[in-house]
Amino acid sequence: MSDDCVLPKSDVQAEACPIVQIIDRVAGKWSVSILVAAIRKPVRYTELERSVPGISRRMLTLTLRNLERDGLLERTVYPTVPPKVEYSATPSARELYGHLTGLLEWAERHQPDIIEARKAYDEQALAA
Amino acid sequence: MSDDCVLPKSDVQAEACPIVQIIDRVAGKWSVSILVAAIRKPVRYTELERSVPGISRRMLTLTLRNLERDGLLERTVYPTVPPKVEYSATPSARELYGHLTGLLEWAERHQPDIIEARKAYDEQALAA
DNA sequence: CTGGATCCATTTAGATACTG
DNA sequence: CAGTATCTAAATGGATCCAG
Repeated sequence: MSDDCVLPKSDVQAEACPIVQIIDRVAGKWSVSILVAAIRKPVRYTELERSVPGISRRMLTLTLRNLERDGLLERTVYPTVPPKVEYSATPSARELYGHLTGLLEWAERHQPDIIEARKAYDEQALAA
Repeated sequence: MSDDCVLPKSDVQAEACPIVQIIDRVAGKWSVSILVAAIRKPVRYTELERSVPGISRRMLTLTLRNLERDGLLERTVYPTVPPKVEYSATPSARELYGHLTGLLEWAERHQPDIIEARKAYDEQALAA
């Protein structure tokens, strides 16, 4: 999605780009939900399908692969019949989650501001 | 992009959804760059076009409107000829930025892990 | 059970011409 | 200068079928 941070064309981008990369890593409809589920306890594929209602098989697999590729999830295959695969959160993912709850704290503190800002903005847009 | 957090269909989603909403607020290629620029000092429209190389007028305007709607940017119009419009970061945006740099700290600490994880993942995928 | 592969609808974003 | 409107290209996501 985002270009690499090499050869930033402005100092603003040089500062913003690494942040954008992290955001992108957990952006999208599904990543955080899967992360949350896997942090609670190791989860199986089908279990995730139920925990994250509305996700398609395709998106579940894609999201799992991306999270695994970034070292946020660990995939363990049990060579049984039928196959059993478990996804568990890595220590790295748990730390990241800590920062995300920090963001959540910000959101809760500013929720009134945001709601008011949106209301003001939408009303003013309506008037025009 | 994301549905509202009303009537979560699972407890995992109930926990994840508010986080997803915040992430989405600053996700995408451009939001963070614009935020960074506006935090340094109030910036004008054309100035942003230069500070954020590659952005189109359309995306610049759309992103500005979204950030303004969420109360992260304040838009000030000076009724001069030619017109002058300045965008400045709100206190709320500055606090949010603090949390984002927290994420950045995480990224820097785990960058080696991530690079290694990706390398391992890609090599193993290649072997298959 | 755990996916991979394919096809198609939807969404999103870039280019650019036009305006007060 | 600071946008808006329109058209088009590209990415994204869902549905479905197939396989170890």
